[in-house]
Amino acid sequence: MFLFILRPEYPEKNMDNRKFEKISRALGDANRIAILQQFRKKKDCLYCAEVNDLLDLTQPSISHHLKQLVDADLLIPEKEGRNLKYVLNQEVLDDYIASLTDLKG
Amino acid sequence: MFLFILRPEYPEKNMDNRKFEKISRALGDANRIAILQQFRKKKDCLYCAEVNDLLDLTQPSISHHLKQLVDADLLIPEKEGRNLKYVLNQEVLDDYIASLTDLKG
DNA sequence: TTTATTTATCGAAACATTTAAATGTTTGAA
DNA sequence: TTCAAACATTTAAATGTTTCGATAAATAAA
Repeated sequence: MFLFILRPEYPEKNMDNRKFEKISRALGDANRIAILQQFRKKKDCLYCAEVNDLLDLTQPSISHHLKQLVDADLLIPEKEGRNLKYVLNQEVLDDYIASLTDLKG
Repeated sequence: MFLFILRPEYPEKNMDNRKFEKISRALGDANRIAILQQFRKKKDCLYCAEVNDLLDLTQPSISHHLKQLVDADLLIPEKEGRNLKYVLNQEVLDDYIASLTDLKG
């Protein structure tokens, strides 16, 4: 009468290997790690200009790193007029953590 | 009278950025992800020869990938005579997950 | 000891990533 | 409309990674 589903989609949702790889690559760079860590200080969102202050890189390089993080869905970009702000994607981080937990067996 | 420690060292232990980067890079490759996923099937340990069967790569390439995983401390190598077996390092995975959780804020 | 097996290392080719200079695009302000 | 600011894209150089063939090292077996 009742059906028990052992590994529900919710709350952990497993991503495919291609996405897992992409996120791992995005996380595999010191500058990008520094960007992500800024979210602990600047709680909710981070402005592109702030990243420019944070890293000793030219603007195109920073643009490149932010693109990597956005392409991996770790950051969600939001336009605010001429500026651009980023929000940390908690869900994708959770999914990535779930995949790692799954890997543990 | 009582002292509350907000972020105890135990059970989560935070690694430095260099190590986090190294692990991320090790995880950022399809072949190495496939190797790690084999541990779900072959529960406790994995033999080098088994990895050879798993991946369509030459022996030196597989040796290279296993080295990356060992250098990142994700795999612990154990010699067994002429053979080599690997054990998944649960602790490092836990530390990595803890760092990611920390990143979430 | 000699031979075969297993894994590691070296060297080079192919490919990917990082970085910055130059330039382009978008948007707000004058 | 014109100018300036914020961010993206293109291009090229430097560097790093992946891969394989050849070869070396370690160990087990004959």
